[in-house]
Amino acid sequence: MTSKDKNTELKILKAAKEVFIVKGLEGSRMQEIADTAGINKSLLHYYFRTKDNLFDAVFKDAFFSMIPRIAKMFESDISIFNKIEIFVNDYIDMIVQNQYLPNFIFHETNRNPEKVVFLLKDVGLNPMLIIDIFNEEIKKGNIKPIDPKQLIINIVSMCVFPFVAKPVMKGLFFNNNEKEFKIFIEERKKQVTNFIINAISIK
Amino acid sequence: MTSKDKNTELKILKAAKEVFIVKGLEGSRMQEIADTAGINKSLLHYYFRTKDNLFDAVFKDAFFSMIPRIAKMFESDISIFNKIEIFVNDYIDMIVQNQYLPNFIFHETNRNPEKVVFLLKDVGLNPMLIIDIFNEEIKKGNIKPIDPKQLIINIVSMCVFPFVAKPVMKGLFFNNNEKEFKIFIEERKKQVTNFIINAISIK
DNA sequence: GTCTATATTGTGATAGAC
DNA sequence: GTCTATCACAATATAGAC
Repeated sequence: MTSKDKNTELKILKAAKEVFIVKGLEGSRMQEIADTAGINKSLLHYYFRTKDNLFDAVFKDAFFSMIPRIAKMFESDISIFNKIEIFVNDYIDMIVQNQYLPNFIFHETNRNPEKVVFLLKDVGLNPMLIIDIFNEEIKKGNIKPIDPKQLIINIVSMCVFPFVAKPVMKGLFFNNNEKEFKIFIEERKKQVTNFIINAISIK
Repeated sequence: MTSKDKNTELKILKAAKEVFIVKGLEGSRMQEIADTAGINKSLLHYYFRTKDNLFDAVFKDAFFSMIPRIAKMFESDISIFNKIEIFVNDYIDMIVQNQYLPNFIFHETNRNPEKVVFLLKDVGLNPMLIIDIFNEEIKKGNIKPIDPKQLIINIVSMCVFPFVAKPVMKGLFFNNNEKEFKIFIEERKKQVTNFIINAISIK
């Protein structure tokens, strides 16, 4: 029985992630992944048998690095406004480190929506927990009455969307200047936090 | 000199749009486009020579149906709050009619950012016009001081993002129920409008 | 476990008859 | 202008030597 080399497997996964995340499933070539990993093309098949298998491994990992994080960030014991501030800062920071992640996930989930259902069953992610947190705050009169789902989507939208629309935004607002875009994003953390707080706090 | 049949050309463009918009450039097959148009595969090449040409025609059309609309909607002569309300309603309605449009545009612009620069030069779209409108309102003291670019992104984010993230949202919040998602979006028009107004209006 | 060589299928594109 | 037949190559996948 031949056992697989964990080190090689990780090299492959790392390379596959690099390529898939930028070019997507159908835009990626096994050859390019092999080159990126510095190994032979047929080794990919030895370790993962098919392109789809390799892709699934990468996708699952990417999906879980982005989605459950939302829930985790609201689990601390500080005020709701602080929670929002920390979430906005951390989530934007995370995406800055993984610029292609949002587009990758959304493109692939749209191409293959069934996969999401399957993946979500795997992870112990219950959005009800966050929803309850917001409902509690509303009941206590700390924030305005609002559908928590709508509020959560608002928060996440404003953090993630600029990266999804980055090329269009850069062209429209920043003369395609990467540096200006970066400054905008850095400034955005404060702006979004304040925007949300203004929208939900009781005067 | 053989002249091309306008009717066939439109049939092809319509079919190409259907396929490309859902599957993207690299996920689409010329065969499927031909089948959808009810014609032969080689006719596609007769009319557009290459897949890339056909794609460019479709993409340009899609891009211009989504992006300049943002500017147009702020050109009326009503109050800024009414402008925002109308924009949110109309833009969400437009996307409901073209569910795959946002993902298509963002996926392809990320795959090929240079194309955006080129396209934006073609269209007489000056975001400065909208920015000035907001600056004017701030000066008049009608809304809180805020970077207009950040505000515009906030508004567009909240309208568009739910469709980009639709499969994930449906799985997380709505048990994959399409009807519940639709209700959520319908309700969202009011919610987003109010959210924005609360955030920027002066108390 | 890793490589070279090769099989196999898919897909964009062209030639040529009508 | 539209079709059938075919080319040429790209890309996934497998066989087999080491």
